[in-house]
Amino acid sequence: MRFRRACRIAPLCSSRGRRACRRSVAASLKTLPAPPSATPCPTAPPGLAYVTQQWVSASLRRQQRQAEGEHRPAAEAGAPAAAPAPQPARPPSAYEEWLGPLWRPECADMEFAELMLQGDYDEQRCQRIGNEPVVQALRELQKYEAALSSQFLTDALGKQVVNHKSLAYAHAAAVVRTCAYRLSPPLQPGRLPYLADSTAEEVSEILLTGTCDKLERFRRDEAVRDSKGVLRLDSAGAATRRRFARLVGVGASTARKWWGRGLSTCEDVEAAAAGQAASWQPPLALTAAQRFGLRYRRDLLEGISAQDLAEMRQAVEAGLQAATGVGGWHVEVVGGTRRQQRPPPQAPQQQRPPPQAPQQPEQQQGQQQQQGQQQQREEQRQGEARPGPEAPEPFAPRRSTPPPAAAGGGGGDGGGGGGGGDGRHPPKESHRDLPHHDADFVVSHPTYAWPDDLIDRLRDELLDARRIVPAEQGAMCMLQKHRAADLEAKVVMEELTAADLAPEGPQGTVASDRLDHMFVVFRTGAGRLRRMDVILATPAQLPYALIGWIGSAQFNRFLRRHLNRLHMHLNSQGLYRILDGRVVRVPEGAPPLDKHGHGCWPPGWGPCSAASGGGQGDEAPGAGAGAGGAAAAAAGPGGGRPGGAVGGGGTSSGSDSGSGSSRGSRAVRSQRDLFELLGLPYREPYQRDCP
DNA sequence: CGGCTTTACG
DNA sequence: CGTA
DNA sequence: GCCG
Repeated sequence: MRFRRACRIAPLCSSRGRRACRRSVAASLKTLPAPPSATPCPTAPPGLAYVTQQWVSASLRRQQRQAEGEHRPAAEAGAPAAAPAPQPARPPSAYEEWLGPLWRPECADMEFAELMLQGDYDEQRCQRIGNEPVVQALRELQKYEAALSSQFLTDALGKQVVNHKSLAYAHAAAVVRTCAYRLSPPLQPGRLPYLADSTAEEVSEILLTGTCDKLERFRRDEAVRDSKGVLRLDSAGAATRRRFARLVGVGASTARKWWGRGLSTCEDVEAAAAGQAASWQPPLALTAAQRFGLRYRRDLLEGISAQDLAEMRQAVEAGLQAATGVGGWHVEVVGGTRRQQRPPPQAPQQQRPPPQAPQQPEQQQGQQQQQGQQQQREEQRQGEARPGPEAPEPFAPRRSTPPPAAAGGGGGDGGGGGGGGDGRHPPKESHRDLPHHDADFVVSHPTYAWPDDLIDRLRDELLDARRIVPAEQGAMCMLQKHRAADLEAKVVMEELTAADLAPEGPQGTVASDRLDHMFVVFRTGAGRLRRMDVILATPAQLPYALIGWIGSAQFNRFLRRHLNRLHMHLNSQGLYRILDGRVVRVPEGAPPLDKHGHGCWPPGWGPCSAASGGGQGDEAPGAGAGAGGAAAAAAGPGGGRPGGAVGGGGTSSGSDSGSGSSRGSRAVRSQRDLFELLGLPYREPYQRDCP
């Protein structure tokens, strides 16, 4: 029972006997005799001991509980047992090498989501290290899985669950992208996070041959087997179905339907829709969006150029000004397009010492300057990790069967494809790094409080100016008004059921803040069609909107998952937690929670000195909570007007388990602020490119 | 064995 | 069901 | 599929 927790603490893994400890660890251990001399951990419940995975493996292998002393985290395989140190430091994590210079001691007892947030997902960095081909292969696998099953699967019980296969590849791809050293085959299971037996095996195959069996089968539209060797029904046609699903208006479900009708190219679909297909079959029914996506596929799947981007931005700005009569709008590029933007090549870095970032001495910023160093370091590590001279050439030139250039909407993966061979644009770079197919903007105004219907007015302006396609033509033209009404109910419910916090009923009211959103098709001056997103965010929401919309999606997953585990809730509008049974905004109404569930102000965020010690005596982050704080006594939550939210204030009883429940002294005004508040290392947008 | 980010709109 |  |  408790051993499960002990295992978690020691992520060391030996591949030997690893299979044995899957799944059955706890059950098996329950039957083992009681601990003869478990080493107690001061902070752990009695009977809890730290052991390595090897201990677990050994215990299982021999069906007998081994002495913990020989499997202390510090002790390696052959090392003599030695006297168990009274207070073992955290076990040296196997993942230290993986994170390389980004590793810090605190990483030793992080859970995976938080650990992943330490990474640097810069594609170019990965390219330099030499692992990017593996990332691309894993990402292709992920896409096939997503095309086969969409984002959700239906549980045996009929419940909707996320597509875990696709998710597993996304995790693997992210792990490899941020890996600090060049991988070389074979990859041992457990060497990297999220790479256990099954996926590690596939990665090894990719390292050896440049591809793997499952990938090749996907590319050939063949059915594949799962990790247990069972042939997966409905796994055929992955490549074709993925090409279909790239079309706007076509998801996994429609793609499967088309594949099931024997269609394999966009031309086939068009013919079937026109009734020219198998004579006696009824014409294929298409939605308006699908007809539109099909007709303009060459435009819509094409990457946007810098000129497109500038044009769209200018149009949005002009539209805002026309709609409000006010200038000074901030229009910020977000989305994948933003993640692809890199800082200027020449680093004018040196003049600005990072304001608050004490750690993260390297990496972090200043590419150019440090690139040399870093590369050296990387090469060094490569050397360390390289198995030996007999190592096979990592990425053999053996190129797989090229996917049939069938569908007009672009062929195979990563590379070529593009707009379906109309050749209007030269095939860009031969490699990936293709521009994204849409442009996203987050729009805000530092002082002007805009009317509720601004998004409608903006749409009308753009329509009048003929810059966007009206919905009548089948183009998507969607307005969205986010309402946080459900948030409170959801979060409170979670908290009440999960933990048995059962105070008074829900009372606080999360301000029904809006984050209006426009999803449209833009027409460029040259007459090309481009997908465009415009999101309105109040100043108080801005940092959250930027983080959420810059993404990547997988980065957001890690971030939100991590915060969920801390019983906090992050979305594109704010960060929330429960305090006294109410949902409160986090910096404004209560401190963030640490991993023990205690409210805890990071240095400089707490209430201005005064009460000094503040609420959270216990694990207060040591020194000077009050220290820098002073700065902005700041009335209320920043310039943000509507953002305020939440009942606030008083907060009464210290019932929150002794957390410092006062309001903080700082507001989150920038993305950097939020990272800092959460104790996470700041990452530039291009470093958040988790696949 | 349960969970896996977010969640409203067309 | 599809979109973000 | 992998983690807790």
